[in-house]
Amino acid sequence: MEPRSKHFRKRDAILAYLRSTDQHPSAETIYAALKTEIPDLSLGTVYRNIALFKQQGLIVSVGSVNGVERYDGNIDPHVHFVCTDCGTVTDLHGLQIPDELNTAAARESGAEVDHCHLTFHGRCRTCV
Amino acid sequence: MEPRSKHFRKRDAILAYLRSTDQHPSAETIYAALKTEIPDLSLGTVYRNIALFKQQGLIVSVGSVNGVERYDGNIDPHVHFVCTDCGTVTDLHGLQIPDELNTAAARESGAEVDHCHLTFHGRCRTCV
DNA sequence: TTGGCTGCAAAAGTTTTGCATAGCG
DNA sequence: CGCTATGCAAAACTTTTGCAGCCAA
Repeated sequence: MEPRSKHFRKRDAILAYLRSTDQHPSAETIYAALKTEIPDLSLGTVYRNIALFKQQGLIVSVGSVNGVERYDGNIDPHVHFVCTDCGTVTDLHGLQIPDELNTAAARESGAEVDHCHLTFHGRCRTCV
Repeated sequence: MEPRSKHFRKRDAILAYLRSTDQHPSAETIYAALKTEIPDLSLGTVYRNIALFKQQGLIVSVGSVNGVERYDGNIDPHVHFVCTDCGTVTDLHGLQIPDELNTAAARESGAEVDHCHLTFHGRCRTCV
C-alpha cells in the first residue's frame, strides 16, 4: 500500500503490518517489527492507532494471551486456536460458526449481538 | 461448604464465592465481595488462589473485559455473552458447541485441543 | 493558523512477587 | 521444626495520557 502522505506513514505502516501477518501480534510485537524500518516510532503511537483501528472496525482483538492483548488485521469471521504453552495464535479457516448459534444467542440473551469469537485452546503441534 | 480448617478459610471462601455466582467476577470484585466477611483478606491472596484454582482446573477464565480478567467457577462448558457497554458477562446455557467443531478444530490445527470458548459480543438488554 | 499525528515520559491500572509472620501438622 | 497460607508493600508490566513539537492544509 502506497502511503497516503508522510503524515500517515506510521498509521499506514501499522495497519499494513497487521494485514500482512497471520501471527496475531501484540502492540509490543508490532512496535518491535516496525522499529527497524521506522526508527522513530513510539509505542504510544502503536497503541493509539490500534485503538483507532479497533474503533473503526479495521482490526479486531483476538483477546489476551498471558495478559497481553493480541490483534488481527483479518476481520473476516474465523476461528482461532491458542496454544497454552507458547501463546501462538493460529487461524482455523476450515471451521465456521453455524448460523443457528448466532440466532440462538440473540434469542436467549435478548441482546443486540454484534459478533462472536470461537477460540480453541490446547497445545499446538510443536509444543505437544 | 464447610471450611476444611482455619488454614484454608480464605482459599475456601474464594472458591465458594466463585461457585456461588454467575457474575464472572474479577479478582478485585471477589476481593471487595469477601472483604466485609473477611476483613483481613488481601488482594494478593485472591490473585494467588485464583492462579492456583486455574492451574488445578477448578475455575476457568472467561477472558479479559476492559483490561480486567474475569473468572468462572462453573467449569461446565457453556457459552458466554459479553456486553460491550457495561462489561457484564452472562451465561447462555441454551447453546452448545457442536461436536463437529471440536473434532474439526483438532483435525485442522493438528493440536491437542483441550477446551474452547465461544463468546458473543454486543449490547445487552439493558444497554440497548 | 489550525488541527491532527507523534515522541517522550509520566501516570494509571492490573497482576505478580519478596519478605516476614502466623498457624497447621 | 518444616511447610503452607497470608498480609503488606514494592515491583513488574501493560496500556493510557498529558504536553509540546511538527507537519500538512
